[in-house]
Amino acid sequence: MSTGAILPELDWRGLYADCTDREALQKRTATGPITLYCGFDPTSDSLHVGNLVPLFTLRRFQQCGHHPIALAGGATGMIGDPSGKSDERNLLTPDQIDAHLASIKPQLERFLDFSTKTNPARVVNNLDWTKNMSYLEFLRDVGKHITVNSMVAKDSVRSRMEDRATGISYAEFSYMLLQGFDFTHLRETFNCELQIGATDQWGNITVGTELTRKKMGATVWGLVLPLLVKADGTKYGKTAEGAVWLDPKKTSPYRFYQFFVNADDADVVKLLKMLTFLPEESIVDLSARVAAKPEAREAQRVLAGEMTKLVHGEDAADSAAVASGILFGGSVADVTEAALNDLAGEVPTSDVARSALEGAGTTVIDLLVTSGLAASKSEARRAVESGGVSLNSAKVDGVASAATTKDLLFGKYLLLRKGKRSYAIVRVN
RNA sequence: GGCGAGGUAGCGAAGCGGUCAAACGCAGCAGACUGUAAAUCUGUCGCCCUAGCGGCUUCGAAGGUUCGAAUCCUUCCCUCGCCA
Repeated sequence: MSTGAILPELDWRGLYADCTDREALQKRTATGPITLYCGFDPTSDSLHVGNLVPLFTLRRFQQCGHHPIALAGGATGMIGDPSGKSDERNLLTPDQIDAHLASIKPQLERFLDFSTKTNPARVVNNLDWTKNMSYLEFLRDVGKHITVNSMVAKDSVRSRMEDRATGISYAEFSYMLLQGFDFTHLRETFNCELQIGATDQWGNITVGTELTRKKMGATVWGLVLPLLVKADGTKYGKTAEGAVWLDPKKTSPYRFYQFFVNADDADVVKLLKMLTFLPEESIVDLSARVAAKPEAREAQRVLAGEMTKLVHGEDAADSAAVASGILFGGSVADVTEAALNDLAGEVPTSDVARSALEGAGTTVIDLLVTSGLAASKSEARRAVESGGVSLNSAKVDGVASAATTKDLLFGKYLLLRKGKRSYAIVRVN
């Protein structure tokens, strides 16, 4: 795609929320590649689904020939962005931040192309240009150019100032200056002309464009993307267990896949547009299928497959799809041994000693706990009492029910189900 | 440093000497209805067990008063606001 095609591309995908000067940016991108950046603070040891929108947008820019920079916020992460946060946050220790950076960097790198000759991506860390700066230097070079009046007017600050019970610390208040300085620095160093981010970053981004204009007399732009929200307005990307992480150790590929398969009908087309790289025709086609035959969940399956492929690779996506097909496809009764072998490892799997199943066996209650389907025995008991648990697709009735070696499928597996969509495999060894 | 407000279950929020494992709302979990959807209705929602008008640990922390404390007293810690 041509460099000028990027904004229209963002438009139809629903990825355009606002821009500091849309017309000028359109003209600029049409004349050739620009360098742009987006920041990711190391607030956790992994990125999550919500981070994919801006990260993939960097990739979309790169696909159009532009130069993307993913900025890891080693410095900004030390302070904490107040945007969208109603409470002051605890500071992370430098050690934590280092550890987080180390695990986030490869995740950023996974989605960008560093080997292309024409417009390779970069990953930078803003700690590199801030750590040796003195406070006085910062106040003179950055602080002097931005009025407190404009800072106080930012939504992120104002809402916290209005909430007198919480307030905002001077450190978080200053966050926007740090981020603004990043933009100026990247303009100087890489001739970076655009910063992108989610809409909650608008205030921080405009500090950067303002500072760059004042300090350098240079025009740079800010462009914000919509937050990923569900049809009911709540944040997308969260489950009861918390965020959906990219790190397979925190969210297994199977769970990751399942998360997307469970997307609401009302959201799935929007998610396909915002998150996948499928062409417009494919998405229009899927959209029609959702309308005609929602129960087939075709769009959800495509979404889940695409996302899992992007994040965890083709093999993981295939395995997750196969596992889901077995569990949710037909009767679990005719699962083959080979299929179960594949399933073990995809679905949460736990091991028990064969001896535990001999004689009277082990109660289903205990198995629910060891398999992680229930957090405590009380919870497991409640699940059984409410009739929501099955063993090898037979409903478990009675809290005293136990599984014995007779229940083993292929002499090796037990398939536990709680509710409609939580499965676990127990394997004897 | 002074004055004031406050710290209750995942969150929000009642309770202000006994019947409090603690109202209510949200989130969660399960059931019904379904399509691994949404909405709705129902149940459940600290932990343990031999499941009972049972045991244990909770209402910022530690002591104390009392037959009995989330509730009263003391000290301490923390949060917020106002004033210096």
